[in-house]
Amino acid sequence: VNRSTDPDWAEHAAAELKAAGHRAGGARKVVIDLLADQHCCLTAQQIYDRLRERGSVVGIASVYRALDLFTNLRLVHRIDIGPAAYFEPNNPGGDHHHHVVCEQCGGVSAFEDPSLERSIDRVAKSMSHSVSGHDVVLRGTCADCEDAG
Amino acid sequence: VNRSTDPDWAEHAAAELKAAGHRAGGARKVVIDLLADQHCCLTAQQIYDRLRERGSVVGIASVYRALDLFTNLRLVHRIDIGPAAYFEPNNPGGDHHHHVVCEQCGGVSAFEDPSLERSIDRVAKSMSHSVSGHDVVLRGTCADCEDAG
DNA sequence: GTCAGTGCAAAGCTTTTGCAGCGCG
DNA sequence: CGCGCTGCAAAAGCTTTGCACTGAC
Repeated sequence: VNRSTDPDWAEHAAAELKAAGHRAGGARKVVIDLLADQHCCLTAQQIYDRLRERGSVVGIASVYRALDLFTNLRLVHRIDIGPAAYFEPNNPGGDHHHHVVCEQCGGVSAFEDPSLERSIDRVAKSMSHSVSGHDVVLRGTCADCEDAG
Repeated sequence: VNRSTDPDWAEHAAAELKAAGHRAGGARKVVIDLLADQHCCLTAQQIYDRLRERGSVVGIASVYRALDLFTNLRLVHRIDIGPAAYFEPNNPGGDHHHHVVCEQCGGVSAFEDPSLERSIDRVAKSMSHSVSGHDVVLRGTCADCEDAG
C-alpha cells in the first residue's frame, strides 16, 4: 500500500474527463499529476501547498472544484477525517484500502485487508439500503507517538 | 438498533461527569437527556434545534462544549460524515454499531454485525499502530430514495 | 469566437474562543 | 462566595460561490 506515482491512473483520469465532455484545463492537470504521485490521501490544503512548492500557481478554489468534479466522476475517493476531507486516487480494479489515524499527531496511513472487505461486502448485501461504497477508519496512536509519549 | 430513551446511559454520564470533577450545569443536563432519547446520531446543530423546540434555551457554544467534553470522557462517540460531526451516546458494554448514509437524502441509519467487528479487531491487532477505536461508514441509496428516484 | 475553466475575493458553514455574568457546590 | 458553567458575539477554520478574464477547442 505504498505505491508512488501511478501514470496509469493519471491517464485514466484524463480520458474519463474528456469522455465526460470536459476541457483539459491547467489546474486539473496539475492536481491529477500530484494525486498520481501520492502514496496516501491528502487534504485540499495540502494539495494546494504542495502544488505551490512545485511552482504551480493555482487558486485553492480550483483545487476544490477539481476535487469535487473528480469525486463526482468517481475518479478520486473522498474520506472525511475530523474537520477536513481527504482525497486520493480511486484506482479502478486494484488497491482498495482503508485508513488509520493517529490521535496524537494527526498522521494518516493506509492498510488493506481482504477478509475485512469480504465482511463488509457480506453486510452490505444483507441490507435494505443499496450500498455503493464504504469507508473504515481506525483511530489510535502511531508507533512514533507511542515511543515519544 | 432502535432503542429510544436510555436512562441508564444518562445516569452513567452524569456519574462520570461528577467523578471527573465537573459541576452539573443546565446545558450539559439537557444535552445528555436529549442524547439519551435518540435512536441514532445527531449533529450539534440538530441537537441545538431540538433543544430549542423543547423550550430549552441553550447557546450553541454550550452544545459544542458539552459534546467536546463528553467525547473526551468517552461518554459520547463522534462520527465524521461529510462536512459535519455526528454524536451519539457511547454505551459501555453493549450496542456497538456503525452507520449507513444515504447519498440522496443525507439520512443516517445504524446497523450492527458481530462478524464485521471480529474482522476489524483482528486487523487492529495485526498493526504496529495501537488502535483504540474505529468507524465504518457505508454509503449508498436508502430504500425510500430508491423507490422515489 | 465561444464558453468551460481559472484565480481572486467575498461569503457560507461548522466549530472554537473571549468575555461578562450567573449559579452550583 | 469562588470558580466552573453558560450565553452571546466575534473569530477561526474549511469549503463554496460570484465575477471578470484567460485560453482550449
